Amino acid sequence: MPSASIKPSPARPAPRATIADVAREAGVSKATVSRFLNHRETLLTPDIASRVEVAIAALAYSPSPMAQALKRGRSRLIGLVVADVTNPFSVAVLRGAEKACQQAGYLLMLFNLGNDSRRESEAIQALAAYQVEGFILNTLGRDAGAAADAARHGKPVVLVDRRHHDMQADFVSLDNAGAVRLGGRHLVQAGYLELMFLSEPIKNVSSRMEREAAFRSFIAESRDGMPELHGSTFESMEDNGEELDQALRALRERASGRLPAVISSNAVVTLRVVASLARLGWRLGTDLGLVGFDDTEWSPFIGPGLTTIAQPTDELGRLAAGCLMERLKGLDLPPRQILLSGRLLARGSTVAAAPSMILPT
Amino acid sequence: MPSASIKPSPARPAPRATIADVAREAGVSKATVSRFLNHRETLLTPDIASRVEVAIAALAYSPSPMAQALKRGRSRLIGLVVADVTNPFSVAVLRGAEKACQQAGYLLMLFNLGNDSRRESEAIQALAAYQVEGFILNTLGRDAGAAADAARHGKPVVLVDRRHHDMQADFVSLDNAGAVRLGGRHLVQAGYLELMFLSEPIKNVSSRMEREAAFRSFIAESRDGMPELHGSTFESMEDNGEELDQALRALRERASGRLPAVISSNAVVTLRVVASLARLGWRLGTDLGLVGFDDTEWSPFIGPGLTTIAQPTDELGRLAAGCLMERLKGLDLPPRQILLSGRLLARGSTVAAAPSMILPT
DNA sequence: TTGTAAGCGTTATCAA
DNA sequence: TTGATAACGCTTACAA
Repeated sequence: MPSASIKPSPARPAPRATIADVAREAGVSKATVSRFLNHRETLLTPDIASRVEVAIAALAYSPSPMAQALKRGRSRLIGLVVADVTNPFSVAVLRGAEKACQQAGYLLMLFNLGNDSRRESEAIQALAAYQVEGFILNTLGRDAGAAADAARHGKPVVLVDRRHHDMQADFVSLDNAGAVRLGGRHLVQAGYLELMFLSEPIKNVSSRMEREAAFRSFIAESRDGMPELHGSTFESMEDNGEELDQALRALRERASGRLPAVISSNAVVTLRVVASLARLGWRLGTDLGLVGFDDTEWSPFIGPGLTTIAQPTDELGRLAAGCLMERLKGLDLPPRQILLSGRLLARGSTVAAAPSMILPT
Repeated sequence: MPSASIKPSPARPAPRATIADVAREAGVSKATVSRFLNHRETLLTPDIASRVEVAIAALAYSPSPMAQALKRGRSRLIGLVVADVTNPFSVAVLRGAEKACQQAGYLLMLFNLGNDSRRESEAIQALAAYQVEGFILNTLGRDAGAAADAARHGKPVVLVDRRHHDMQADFVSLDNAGAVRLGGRHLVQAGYLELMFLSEPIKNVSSRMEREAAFRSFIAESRDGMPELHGSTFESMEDNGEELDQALRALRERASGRLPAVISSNAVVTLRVVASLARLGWRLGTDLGLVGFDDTEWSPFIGPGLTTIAQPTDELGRLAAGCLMERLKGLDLPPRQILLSGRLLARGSTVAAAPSMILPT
């Protein structure tokens, strides 16, 4: 029996069909195929057009974005740099941006800094090398040059949540001042008068600075009609629960009778506060009020439920991508700022008295 | 005064330097520059070499990955398709994979399906078009053809967490059977004897099937020496809390005196159980034991703390990327399976009696 | 309306 | 050892 007569198809990785293959199959030139694809306005003879169409279908041809990028300098790629994919906020924004990009026929290239801001330049370099057409940056911008670099290459940049100080670019973010006021007013109305704003180390991160400043203003303004209101701030480091415990104890002492509460600047910090309360044996709401930035799917289930300030993350992502698309279409305006409002979700962590303690009318 | 004599540098987006620029600058040919870059083994005259080196530095030249991809068909890109970026498990795996890829000089292109499994083909197509060299897939694989497609193009594929039924590819995952046993034994030891396995709709998703099957086996085996042990399973849909409430009530009735507990198949389901308990007014641990797959940063703070089975997510991602790299280097072995063990983190949700109820010795 | 040919930035194959 | 030169797959003047 002749052993090698019929070789079972050796699973040769059939290479992708090229435009030349299509041209040959349809009996036309490459240019014609290209025109069929890119310049539908050019009238092609119906006969030719249909031959090309058939050939394309037959070979399951789709143009190579790489070759296209090389030729026309446009890659249909958007670079997204995120300080930390672990942050639910970033992921949510990513989702929004991704949707918008895909709808516009762009693909996202993700670069995660893993909270190592020194790698920002590297990320932008790498992405730029792949000819991404624009950047969405949710990073510290510590390395001032990095993003500016991108802009210098003539690529549009949109900043999300975090402003880069010396950078002229579109900026999409939560209305931090408004959001802080939302939280502050809610606490005051709920009867908390000894307030503390708790943030990760400010370190020039714009959103942290804005929130802290807004908190100070809120206190200053509110004290006019309410002198018993008092505010303080604290920067919480990772790995230092004791310091936080201490700060909370001090807060409660300062309160001396009045109700103490904390506004935490993001979900990570919120969790630290919760951990601290567990150590201290305090009850949420009763012993300490808490409203935290960023609503998460677990917020309702911590203790009596965490009161949060939800950010319109999906919308932020969409808008960031939208801005970029507009710039790519040539929009030439000075940098814009788009600020979206937060939404307060009131839950048990800002209810000072247990329901049973409220007197019936 | 001559107005236009000195035009302030018009911020012309200086185009990236090309290999031709470098060649000209160094007074050599493009080929020489290319060799300098790619074939360090070829001896170049020290003089030439240094001239090239200087020119490269002067122009801040770096090769265009696009052009390289076009020429050599390799893009230094890995395609990562995720069923749902919102899932913390997926993100954690992503991080691990990303690290490994970057170390190996690859960049990740992320495609998120947003839980729409019909888009899997689309994703793989798009990524393949960008000449990604391999795929890491954490998807349903419902669309059987999709991944197979990729393989047919000759690109290596690694599956994470979810097997695609008719797909021959490397597979990296938690040791589901072992993990279920871990959880089951823990519950039994803690005194829970009426067990229920709670999963999202199984729908042929391999990890769900495996975990459920493992649960059944565990019960079957354990009943030999412990006939009072009892097990059941339930598939929980989104948006149907009532059904879940009902199932839990039924579970507790069945228990009739023995302690009831639930093993939930992932963090989402765990949260549903927690929500249900809140509605029912039950206490975690005491009224219902709970151990959930996937440890999260919030797990310790739900009620008395959630007992969880932690997956080595980072390691999973790293290994997936590692497998891919090996395949890219030409490793030609039959598909491998890599199973990693889970770790049980015991917390309050599997402590049946409140500490105060434990009698002093 | 269609085809020819040049070129995008690389790498690889030849000669020199 | 180095330098022309021809691809890679595509788009786009320009010519027919």
